[in-house]
Amino acid sequence: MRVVNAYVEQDLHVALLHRRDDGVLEKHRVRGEYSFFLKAEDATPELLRQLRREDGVWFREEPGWVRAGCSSWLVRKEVVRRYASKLGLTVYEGDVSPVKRLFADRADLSIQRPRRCYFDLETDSRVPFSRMKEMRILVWVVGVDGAPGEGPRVVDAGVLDEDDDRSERELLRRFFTVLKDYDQVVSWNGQKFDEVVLAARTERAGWHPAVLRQWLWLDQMVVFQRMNQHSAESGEEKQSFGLNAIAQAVVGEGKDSFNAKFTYEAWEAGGARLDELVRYCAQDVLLLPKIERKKGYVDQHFSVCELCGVFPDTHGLYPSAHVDGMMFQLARGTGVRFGTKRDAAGLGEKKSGAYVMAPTCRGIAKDVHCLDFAQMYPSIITTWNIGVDTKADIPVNGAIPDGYCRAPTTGTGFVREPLGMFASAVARVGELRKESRALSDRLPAGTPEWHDAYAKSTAYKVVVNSFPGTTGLVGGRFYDKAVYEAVTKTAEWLTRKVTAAAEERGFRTIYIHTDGLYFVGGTREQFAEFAAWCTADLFPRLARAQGCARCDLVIEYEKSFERLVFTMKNRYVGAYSMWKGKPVTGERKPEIKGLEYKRGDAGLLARRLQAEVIDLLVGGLKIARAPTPSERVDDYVEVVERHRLRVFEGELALAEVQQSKGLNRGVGQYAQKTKKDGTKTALPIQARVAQEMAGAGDEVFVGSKVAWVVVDAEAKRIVPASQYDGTVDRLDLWNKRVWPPTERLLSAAFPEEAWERFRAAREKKPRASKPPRPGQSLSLLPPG
DNA sequence: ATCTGTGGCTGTCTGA
DNA sequence: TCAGACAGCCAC
Repeated sequence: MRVVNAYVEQDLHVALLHRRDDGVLEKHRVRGEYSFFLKAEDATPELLRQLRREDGVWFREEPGWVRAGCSSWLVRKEVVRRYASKLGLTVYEGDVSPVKRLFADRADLSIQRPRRCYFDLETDSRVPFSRMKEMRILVWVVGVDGAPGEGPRVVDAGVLDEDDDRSERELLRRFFTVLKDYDQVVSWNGQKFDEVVLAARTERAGWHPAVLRQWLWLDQMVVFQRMNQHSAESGEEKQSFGLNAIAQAVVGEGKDSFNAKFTYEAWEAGGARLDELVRYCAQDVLLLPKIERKKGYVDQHFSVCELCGVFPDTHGLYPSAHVDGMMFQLARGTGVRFGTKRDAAGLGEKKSGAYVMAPTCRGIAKDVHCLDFAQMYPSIITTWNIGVDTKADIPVNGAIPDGYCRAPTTGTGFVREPLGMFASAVARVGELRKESRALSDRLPAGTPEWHDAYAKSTAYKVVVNSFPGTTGLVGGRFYDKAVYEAVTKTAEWLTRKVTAAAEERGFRTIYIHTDGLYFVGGTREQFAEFAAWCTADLFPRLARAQGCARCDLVIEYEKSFERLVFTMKNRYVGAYSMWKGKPVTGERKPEIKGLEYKRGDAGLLARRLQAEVIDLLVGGLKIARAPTPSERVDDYVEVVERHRLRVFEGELALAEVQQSKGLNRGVGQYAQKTKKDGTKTALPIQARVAQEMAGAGDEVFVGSKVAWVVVDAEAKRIVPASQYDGTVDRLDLWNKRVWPPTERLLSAAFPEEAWERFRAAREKKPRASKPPRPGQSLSLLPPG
């Protein structure tokens, strides 16, 4: 049966929802179980007697296992904890929900594509966000995407009749009636807001909170964050995940400004103002399918869920859910059981991760060739048959015993053959990915079939990359430090082997990060041959010597740089001469990694100055005034001096002077120590500013960006951005924010030049030509 | 249900 | 003046 959603009902039954082709929703009720497993060999007669005495616990014996069921989540939690800690038993799968249990046990259940709608709420603006559960809902709008030929449309909207509970209940009743035609309900930031308010109001209106379980709630913002994380171009683009900013960037369309502070007044006023509020809400709703049409992230998310056997709601976005889903599917019917997610074991253990080699080149490097391992961690897992289930206790040094392979460096042994459960899962998803990628290559781009194949191949890549990380998740089902490090350390070992072979051929390694190696000193033909040789000759030899039964390691040569400047680890800018295996002709956007240009917290002026210098260095941004690329230091000096003049003498708009950072926790959650004088240490700036804003009635909450202006650095005068009146500490702005990022970049590109001369000094006497404005702490141009 | 990982740099604050 | 803790954001 294809299941569109499932949830536990109060009487320990699982409701399986199926959407028929004619649109009717069927509900099938099946007995569910909060279960756990004990190994049959651990189940002594005494233990079975004890199990029999437990309240609310029943059990039956299965081949190799004792399968216990509990009457509730709480009973199981207590029993599992007691059996694990007091009796020292290993309890298996003692955290699995009845829904997941059912999907793990039954091969006939699969994930059905949900009918999707989008929604947004407008709530009472008089209630502060910190008390969002008390906000009355004023307006809801539900929308859907139309057929390909037509656009998204509003399905229905509701407006609160009177400001009382009876009216709100009626408003919600109509909302639920409209939702009945849909399975998946998508919002923007709903996880943190709309869904929270809705749940609270639903309960207050007298429904059981469980009524909401019949829908799959998906926060499109979280989907966007996950999927878009690695593709944002510049710092500007990732300033905010607000719907307005994303809509602007993705569909080139903003939303009308409606001051969210006045929703209640608009509702109360009625008439045209209320209409405006509803229109505003509807506009927000319709932006969501528009964004989805451009990006296809929600569809991609469904492909992942379909593969992993999890439902496409916000929880289905978690990598641990994907890995769990895949593993349970593979283990079905095999008699293999996995551990129970735990709380404390392994907490605080340090694990070695990726290897990063500091760049060894100075100045502007030319003709840099980049070799990348394809799916490095997954290919290591399948080659070495890595997994908790295949880990074997063998000698760390010396000869590798027959039937085993061994991870170099850590010396952790694994069963040589057959492929274990974990490695099988990785191999299987990897193969599916290859198939769908080959399919998308064959199909005409842009067709629905192509889109589907493309979404699948991207989705499978996401899933396959989730596996290695979950072995390092403390408390996770697959946590094992030795397993995790077998992967990361083997990766480092492999990069060293490649480096050594490269140097034998006269190439020079200038940078390594995890699975990417950067070389100079050879031709394209030489590197193409080298990469092919590594894959066909070197890697199989290395793997064989470690006892591996197979070798899935592949290194690809698809990128080269005409020019490349490293400032340090993780930070560089370059211009491609080859990309994805094809020569780059004409202008191409530069590759920029880690530099402030890409950072949302760097400040506009810092990004602008750096952008112009980047353009001079490698071209492609089309902003420099001199021809690019340029190696004339004078061209760079002109840019620096022009920007400096503007910082010190220009009219500076708020956007240019404000600094911003995310508030990643509540103000009270930040570490505060007691100083020697008995007072508390200072909070981070963003928390102090947030505090001040809250005091002024301007609410800031976890996850939002906080912006401020440094008015006087020496006197530590910092004000929220909204209080900017044109006064800013220009010396601090230049010396601390704007100049240093570019100084680092220029020092890397032109190490012989004395770039520090552009740091400004604080002078004592005021400038004669232009007296400082009152309150301004500096007005001075630096010498030179 | 609300839990992929470590490595790395920069800035602020603190106390030596 | 400088090192270490903390926090944020980014590379992979």
